[in-house]
Amino acid sequence: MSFVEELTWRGMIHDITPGTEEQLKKEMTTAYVGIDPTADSMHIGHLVSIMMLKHFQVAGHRPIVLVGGATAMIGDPSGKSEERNLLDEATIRHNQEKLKQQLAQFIDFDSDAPNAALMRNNYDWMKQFSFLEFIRDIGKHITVNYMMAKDSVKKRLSSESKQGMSFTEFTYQLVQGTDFLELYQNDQCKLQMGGSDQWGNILTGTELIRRKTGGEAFAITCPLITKADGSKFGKTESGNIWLDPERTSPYHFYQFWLNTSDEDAEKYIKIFTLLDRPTIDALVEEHRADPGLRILQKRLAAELTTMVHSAEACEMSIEASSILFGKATKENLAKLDEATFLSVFEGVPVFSIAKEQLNAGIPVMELLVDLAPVFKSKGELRRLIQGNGLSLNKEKETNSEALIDSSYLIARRYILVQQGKKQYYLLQAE
RNA sequence: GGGGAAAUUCCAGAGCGGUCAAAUGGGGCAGACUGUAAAUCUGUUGGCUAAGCCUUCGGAGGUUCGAAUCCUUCUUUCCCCA
Repeated sequence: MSFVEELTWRGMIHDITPGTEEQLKKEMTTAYVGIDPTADSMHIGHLVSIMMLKHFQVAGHRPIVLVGGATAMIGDPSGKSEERNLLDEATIRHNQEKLKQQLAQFIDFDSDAPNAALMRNNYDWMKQFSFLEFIRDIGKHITVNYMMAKDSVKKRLSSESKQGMSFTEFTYQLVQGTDFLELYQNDQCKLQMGGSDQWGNILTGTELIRRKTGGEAFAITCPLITKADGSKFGKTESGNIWLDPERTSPYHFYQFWLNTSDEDAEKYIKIFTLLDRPTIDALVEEHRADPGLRILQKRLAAELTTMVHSAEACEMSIEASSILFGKATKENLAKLDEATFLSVFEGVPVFSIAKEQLNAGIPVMELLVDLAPVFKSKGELRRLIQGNGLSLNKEKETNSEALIDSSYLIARRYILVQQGKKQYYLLQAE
């Protein structure tokens, strides 16, 4: 199966320039995807791009990851994003290294294979570009009429738009086009991939390449990942789902995917895993037969946790999930030794309390608000208890006057605090 | 530069000088039902030493027994005309 065919059945192609498939069949081709180094970790919003590059490399082509050190300073108008902060070069370099480490889990950068991946940073060429050079060598080739015709620009210029568009933002597509041109000339990169919101910007690049060098370049975009309920993909109340285990624990990462809706799961498993078509078809069928078992979600979560973190982390997350959501009781919890207990609750917020204070017994209110700030106010906690939403060590606590003493401690050190069904906190007695 | 409108709680958006911790919707949290889902239903959504008290309606003053509501002024935003 060719690269394009592969992406097509997975539902990962939104737009593709004519002739792209022929080019890919003709020779080993180089393609790039841009990533902003705005943080030192990627989040799951980056996964689609990563998977595209992965498939691309598997198909025998050469991927380039372009770190947008320069463009990150400008701000892409395509997503009506706000003005961005300027990052200093040291931060960008640091982030770039971290990103590369993460990417190396998916893509081969280091082997001797001819299609080993490359990493580039557009800051390297943009920083020495003078304004004069830019308008002479780049700006000359693209008309303002052409740039204004882009959807992203039109939207901002229309009367409905509340915000004007700065010249800097307007220039963004040219800067991105310059990247493409640069990679085309220096790395023989003929294809740019990205999200569908990048389509206009990418085409400016192919246009620039055509006018300046007479060469031909191509574009593939993938659909923006959406959720069936319309909310934004990849964000939870607590923020982004990161790939860095320090930022999002493997347990939470696993839980995120496990909570995917049925409809989305069918879509996601094709996009985010490398499972082949027969396997996925079989899984989908099995899942539809009995959706309650959540075959797809479980497989999706397991595949991704293993790929992004590790098989061990995945197993740990599954075990933790089964304990936290299964029929675990206080007795089950009490049986766990400290090491297991801690591994199950890895990633759960921990609050330290003094052991002496527990010996005498202490009111729940005081314990969970003053001593350990699990809840913001006593009113909030009182309401939770009245609504039957607080559990200690897997047992409902319905008395807001209850005294907590050291008999509550599991493994002599911990108390498991549970808000509702899904939110856990751990008190650790020192 | 001239004229007009507005600023309310997480967001949107009501709010006759007392009965306003402030309608309603959204969002959040929790409960029921379930599959750790979706939909639906219910409760809750400023703080506290809690039938009471305290701090909130852009900022600062003022009028009044009493102000989110009236006045002055400042700040900010939007609209129309130049």
